Amino acid sequence: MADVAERAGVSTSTVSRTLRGLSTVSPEVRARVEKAAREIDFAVSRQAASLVTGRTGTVAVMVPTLNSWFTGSALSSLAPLLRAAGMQLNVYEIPDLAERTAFFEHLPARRNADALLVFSFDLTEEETARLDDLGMPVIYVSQHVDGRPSVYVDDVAGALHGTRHLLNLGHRRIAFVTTEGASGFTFSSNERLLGYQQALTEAGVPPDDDLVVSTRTGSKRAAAEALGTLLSLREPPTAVFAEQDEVAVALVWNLRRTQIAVPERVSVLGFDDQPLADWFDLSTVAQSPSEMARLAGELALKLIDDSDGDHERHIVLPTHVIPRGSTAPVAAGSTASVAAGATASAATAAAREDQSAAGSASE
Amino acid sequence: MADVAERAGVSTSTVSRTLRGLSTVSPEVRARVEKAAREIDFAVSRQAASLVTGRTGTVAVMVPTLNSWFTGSALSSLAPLLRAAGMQLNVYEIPDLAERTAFFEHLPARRNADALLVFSFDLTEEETARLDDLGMPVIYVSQHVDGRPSVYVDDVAGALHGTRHLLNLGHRRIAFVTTEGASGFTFSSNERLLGYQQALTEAGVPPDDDLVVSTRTGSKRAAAEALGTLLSLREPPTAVFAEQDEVAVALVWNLRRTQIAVPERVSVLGFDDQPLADWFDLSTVAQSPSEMARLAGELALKLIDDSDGDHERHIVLPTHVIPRGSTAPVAAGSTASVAAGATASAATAAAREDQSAAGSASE
DNA sequence: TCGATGCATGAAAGCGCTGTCACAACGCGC
DNA sequence: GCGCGTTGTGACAGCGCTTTCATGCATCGA
Repeated sequence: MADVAERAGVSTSTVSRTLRGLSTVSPEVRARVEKAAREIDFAVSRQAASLVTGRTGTVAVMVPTLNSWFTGSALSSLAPLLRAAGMQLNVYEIPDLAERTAFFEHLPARRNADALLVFSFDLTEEETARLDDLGMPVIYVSQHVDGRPSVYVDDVAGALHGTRHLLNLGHRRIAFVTTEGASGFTFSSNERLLGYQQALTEAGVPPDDDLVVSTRTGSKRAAAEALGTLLSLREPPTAVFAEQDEVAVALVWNLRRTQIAVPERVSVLGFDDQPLADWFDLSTVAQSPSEMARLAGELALKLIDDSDGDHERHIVLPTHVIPRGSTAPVAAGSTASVAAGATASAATAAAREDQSAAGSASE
Repeated sequence: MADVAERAGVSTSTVSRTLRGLSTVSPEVRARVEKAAREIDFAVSRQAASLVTGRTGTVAVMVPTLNSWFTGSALSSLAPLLRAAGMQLNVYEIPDLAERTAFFEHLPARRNADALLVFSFDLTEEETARLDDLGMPVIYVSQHVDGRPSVYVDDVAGALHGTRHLLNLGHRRIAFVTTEGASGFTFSSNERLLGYQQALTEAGVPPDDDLVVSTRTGSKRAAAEALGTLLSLREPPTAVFAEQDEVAVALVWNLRRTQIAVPERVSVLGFDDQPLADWFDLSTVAQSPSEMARLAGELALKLIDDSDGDHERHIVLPTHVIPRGSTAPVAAGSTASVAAGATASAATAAAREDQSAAGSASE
């Protein structure tokens, strides 16, 4: 910087002022400084600047994995936002418990970022408390944390509407497939199950624990097992609602393989609306990680500028039922009970209505 | 840090030495300092440290998009590596030309990272030259840049082996579908086309420009158009080799929809081996972005420590043909020419051989 | 017993900026 | 013509560390 100052025949103070765009620099001096800076290809060191300003010009994000549709589209919408604000993006991938412990042990983000976005982890009270002491705004994304800024999707409502859609199609035996071991998504998982149960309750369909099964994500085999459990029930389901698209697609894949027609014999509904859903013509409940990340990013920028300001700190996003080809009215002669079959034709009309209303199916 | 020093009754020098793990600190003092640091939850500021050491403890990566299978799995393997080395990961997403111009204009990575990994861009000479002046190691990933450290896959060989596999199955009319507009992948694209042509040449199959068509990625519609072009040729292909899995899957999707049996009537081969390929039972030429990123990351760490050292600066990774259900021996009565049909049965045996050899099909 | 040696520690300079304060120059009103 | 506010600029302290150099002390061989 001293070099630039010398070249331009001014002090380093003036160089600093010029390069930060402060208005108290006369046009001619500004021009001279900018020219000098360009000539020697000078760029201010963020490190040095942040040492005195206390601001790092960096936003840190903590994600369970970088290799997922969810994280990918979230970061992809966050990045341009931060770039436009002149902020860097620092990524901490915390795939497992060991890494997480290490992270909270060392809190590497401390003093190295101006804000932290925490993506879908199920943090303990203690961990959340540690983050509170970090001395920077912490925004929780895709999860609701009491009293802290969070941006998340209304999972309960999503599952509620999804299940309603199936009910409106005449289904009464509706299974729900949860996913275990997907680190960092337990929160959504519980909420979605809740929504499913609520919908059944409001429709007067008695809950049946046998219809709620669990599987692992990313495994066709595990999906086959879950499916096997359901198909060997005394009264097998006519519809299956999977907590995640990936599982739903695995179910469709296994069903097709077994010649069990989807949706004629079994309807399958997913949750997420990731690209795979479109490829498999899967009906699903859509959420938008990119929208979520955008809002979280904007909130972060606001809180950095003015952390006590009057900002909306709880942003709840809607979900949308997207009917595609994997859900259909329950078949008359299906494995569903006679009573359910009787309501099926009536439900078909309702189903049509449900579909057109689906676009606004959210809170 | 002064607080820690006071608490431990030592100087800041000693605190610094202790916290950096230097050996010249007596065990008892070390214990005292560590205790004090823990008590007040102290962590050194990278900013301040880097100001004097000149090292930022950060590796920057420049990616065309964060929302892709390729980048996701690459970063996902890079992250733990850097974490283990105590390095931060800084991401610059440069989705379009405007951002790229801005990036090279300001070179924000300058002085803010110890190394830069450039993922699959097609940089101009001028841009590469600017990166040379960055004052840090720059590693090119998934692309070959003369004279600079690069880690990439042998695209020519990959496409060569892929095409050979189809030839060995008896196919003679083999189409090649390129992808346009996929910013940052032109390099691979050209190489793959080259491998395809080489295989045809070595097999004595005359090249036919009509068999090379172009499409956009991520669009079923665009794939349908490309397919339409091929299917309305005088002599339509019996096999289609797509430069990317995503396009290959779109082709399979459209073919199935039109009741054209895959692989009975048309074989389809992809390139990448992304998860989608498995879902669609797509035969493909596999590459491993995670392996590539791992090696690039290791190289980066080496070059940071010792940039003049004797390191292998050009790492070429092999590809592997993965035969799945979308490729099969050419059918006797297929639309292929009679001559091709005659060689088909003989080729079937060769095909089997080809498949078992596929695992090592690489340079 | 004494100087030489090695080791643990402290004092202090300085990394590259920003921000405060002081100051000079200038215009303006009375 | 003088004081006053305004505007543009420079000097300098200091952000939180690392690192060099100096120092004190214990150890050791002669």
